[in-house]
Amino acid sequence: MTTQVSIGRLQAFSPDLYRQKSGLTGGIPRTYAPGETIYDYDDNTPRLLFLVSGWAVSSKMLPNGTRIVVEFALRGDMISTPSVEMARETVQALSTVTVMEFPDFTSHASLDVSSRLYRIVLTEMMRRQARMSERLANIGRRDALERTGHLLLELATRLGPSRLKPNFDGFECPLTQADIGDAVGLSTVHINRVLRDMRMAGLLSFRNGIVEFLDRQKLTELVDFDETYFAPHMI
Amino acid sequence: MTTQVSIGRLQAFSPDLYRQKSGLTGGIPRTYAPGETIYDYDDNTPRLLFLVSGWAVSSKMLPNGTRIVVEFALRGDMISTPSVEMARETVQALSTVTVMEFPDFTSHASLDVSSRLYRIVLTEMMRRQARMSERLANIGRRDALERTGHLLLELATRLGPSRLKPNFDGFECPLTQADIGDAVGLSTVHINRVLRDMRMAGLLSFRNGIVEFLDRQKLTELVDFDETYFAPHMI
DNA sequence: AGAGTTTATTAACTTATGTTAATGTCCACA
DNA sequence: TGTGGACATTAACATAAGTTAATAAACTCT
Repeated sequence: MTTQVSIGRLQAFSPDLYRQKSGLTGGIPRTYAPGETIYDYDDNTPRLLFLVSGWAVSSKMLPNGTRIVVEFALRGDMISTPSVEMARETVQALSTVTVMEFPDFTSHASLDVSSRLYRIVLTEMMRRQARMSERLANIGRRDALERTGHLLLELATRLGPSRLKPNFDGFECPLTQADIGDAVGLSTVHINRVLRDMRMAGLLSFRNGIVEFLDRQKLTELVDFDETYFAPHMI
Repeated sequence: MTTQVSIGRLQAFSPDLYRQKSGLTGGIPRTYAPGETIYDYDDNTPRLLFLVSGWAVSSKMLPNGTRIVVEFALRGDMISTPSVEMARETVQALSTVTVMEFPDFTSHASLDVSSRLYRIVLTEMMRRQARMSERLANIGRRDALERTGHLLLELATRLGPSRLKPNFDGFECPLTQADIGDAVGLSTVHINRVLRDMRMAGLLSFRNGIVEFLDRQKLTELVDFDETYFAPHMI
């Protein structure tokens, strides 16, 4: 996509920088606290949110009492509330989240079709479909270790290079083991087992909110991870 | 969505009728034979295909040698080749398929196709995301009987009322048990077991390419199916 | 109509993951 | 500074689904 601009190496990120990078104006910055609901499907106000910083989760409860995580939204991702509403998902902040909010495109009666926003929206929707497609493959056709490793590699790739400390390969991760289980279709107990196995196999460690890749190369091969699906981006 | 027009009761369906219903002109009708590849992700020509009749499958092979079905495309569904390409999927005809082909929207520098096409594209992409979201829930958080029943109810709902014979609740289904397994993340052998169990429980029968609901109400309750996700549509 | 291919069916056996329940750790807040 | 709640960890046990392999049935092509 021609609109892609890597921000992997940015040292800071703000609404102003967002405006500059995206060329979009008119958005309103909003902040949500951890745990806060950003959008629920029974809310009917169409909006477009561009996530500037923090982690959000889009999930839904099933009638059988379980939960499925449809995706984790990271910096640069778009949250289209009409899409979320159609799929009956709920979007919640996992950490402190900042978004830029725009009025929804579909509600514009007369719309500048050549507008940059349209192009961006389509690109973001395609990216989301590609992520969902990979998630389907992950849940449907991989075992527990592969699913879990794949998810954590996906998140690392989408976040871009870490800035935690020099020579550190990993990232701060606000997910609980229950979140991970709901994202890959496994029980919390089994996620715990898999994380222990990975730690003991020297592949990765996830403790106290920090994911560290102990041998990223080996893990990548072991779980068939292809990072070209998930290059970080900002508009 | 305001653009939704039910075609559930249509007795026939043709490219001309498609033009009339959608208000779109300029599309080129194309036909594919069963088994033929409609679009492969290494093909780089951006197009929009609107499926007029027949069944198609969008799937991908994983490095571990398995296959995942991302979705079955039915009458009224859009196939956006840039989306398919980004997710590295392959689209194949399962029966004789007719599509209307349009040049891709994103490649138009200045677009005169009226914003109607744009609106349609966005709506179709949202619908696809909603279907994928449900599929994720299905694979991630339901057992084998629920997954299989859910998929077949989804297909029946999306196809709309049957025209096979009077008082027949079911549909012609060109899927193999392997296709179903690849769509819901189960082995072929287990799909076979589940179909037998459903038949013996008087829920549904799938034999010789015909799905018949023996007790659709009971099945719907048993698998928590909510048909409002999948209302049939044509543009 | 017959041969060959694909698809469906079933049984026997294996295994990955779920469930339950108990204990430990961490963190927020009174 | 302690207490409650959320989260993580582990073991023992239960079970749903995978695998293999053999047979049958259904199509396809000549």
